[in-house]
Amino acid sequence: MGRRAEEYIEIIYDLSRGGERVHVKEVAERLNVSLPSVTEMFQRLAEAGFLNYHRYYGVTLTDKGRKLAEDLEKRHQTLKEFLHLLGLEEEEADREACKIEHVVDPETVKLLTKFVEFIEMHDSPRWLARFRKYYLSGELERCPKIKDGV
Amino acid sequence: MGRRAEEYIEIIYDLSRGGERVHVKEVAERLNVSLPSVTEMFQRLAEAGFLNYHRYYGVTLTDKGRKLAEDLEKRHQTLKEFLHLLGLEEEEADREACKIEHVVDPETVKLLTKFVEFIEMHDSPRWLARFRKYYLSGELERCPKIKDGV
DNA sequence: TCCTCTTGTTAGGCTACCCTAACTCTCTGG
DNA sequence: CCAGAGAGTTAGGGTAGCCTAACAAGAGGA
Repeated sequence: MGRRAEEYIEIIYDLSRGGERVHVKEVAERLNVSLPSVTEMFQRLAEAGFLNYHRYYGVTLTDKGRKLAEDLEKRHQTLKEFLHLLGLEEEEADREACKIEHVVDPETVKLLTKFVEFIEMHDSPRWLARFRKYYLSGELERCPKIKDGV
Repeated sequence: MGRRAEEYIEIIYDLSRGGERVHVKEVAERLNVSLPSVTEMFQRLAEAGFLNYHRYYGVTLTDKGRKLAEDLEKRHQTLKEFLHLLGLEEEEADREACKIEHVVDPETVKLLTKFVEFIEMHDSPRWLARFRKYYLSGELERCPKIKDGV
C-alpha cells in the first residue's frame, strides 16, 4: 500500500461516520482528483481487503480497513495536536500532520504523544508560552528573574 | 521532482564533499537500489539541471543541485536534532528525519528550528529532562515542590 | 413511462520509480 | 599492451498514481 492509499482510507473513514456508504464523487472532491482515479483506487483497496466495493454503489470499510483508519486517525490527531500546541495555526497543523503521518514510524508517534501528554499534564507550562512568543516574534521574552547588567 | 529524487541529491551531496565526482555504485549501495535505477535517476536529475552527468564517468552537483542539497541538509539536521533532543536515539532520529524532511513545509521547519534554538538557549532546561524521563519510563518524576496529601 | 442529468466505469495513456538481463566501457594487472 | 573483472548503460517490463475521452447506469421530473 502506498502513502496515497492511506489518505483514501482516512477520507473514506471520515465520510462514513454513521455507517453510510461513501461515493466516488465525495472522495474525488476531497482529494482533488478525477472520478476515475477514485474508482481505480476503490478497486485496488477492495482487492487488498480494506473496502467493500460494489459497482455504482459506493464503498464501506471492512474491519481491516476500519482498523487501519482508526490507527491513522490517531496518528493524525497526535501530530496535529503537537504542531498546534507548539504554535502552528490549526489549519496548517492539520495539513502538515496529513503529510507527516504517512511516513513516520510508531516510535516517533509515541514520542510525540508523550510530549503532548506531558504538556497537557502541566496545563500549558510557562516555557511553552515563552516559546510560542519566541516563535512568533523571533524574540525572547525577558525572563524576569535574570537581570543583565547595564 | 519526486521525493525520491531529493534523497538522491542528498546522498550525492554527501558523497561529494571535497568536490569528487560521485559514482553510480556508491549511490546504489546507499539506497539499496540497482545500478540501472541510479543511472536512470542520474539522467533525470541531469535533465532537470541538478547534476552534471557524463556517461561512464560519474556526476557532480550543479549550483542549482548544491543549493537544493544544502537546503535539504539543513532541514534534515533540524529534524534530526529536534527528535534527538526530545529523546529519540540518534540513529532513529536520523532515519525519521530522512523521511519527514521530504514532506514537511518550510514553516514547520522554521517552527522546529526555533524550538531547537529555544531549548539550546536555555541549555537543556529542567522540563526537558523531566520529559525525557517520562518518555522513557512512562512515569513522571515527582516534582519536589508540589506535595500531594496522603 | 422515458428522457435527461449526474455519477460511475472502462479504455488508453502518462510519469516516477523500481527491477532483471544483456551488452559495453574502463581500467588495472600480468 | 591487452584481457578480463567490475562498473555503467540500454532494453524491456512492472506497479502506483494520475489524467481525459467515451460510454453506461440510475434517479428524478415531465
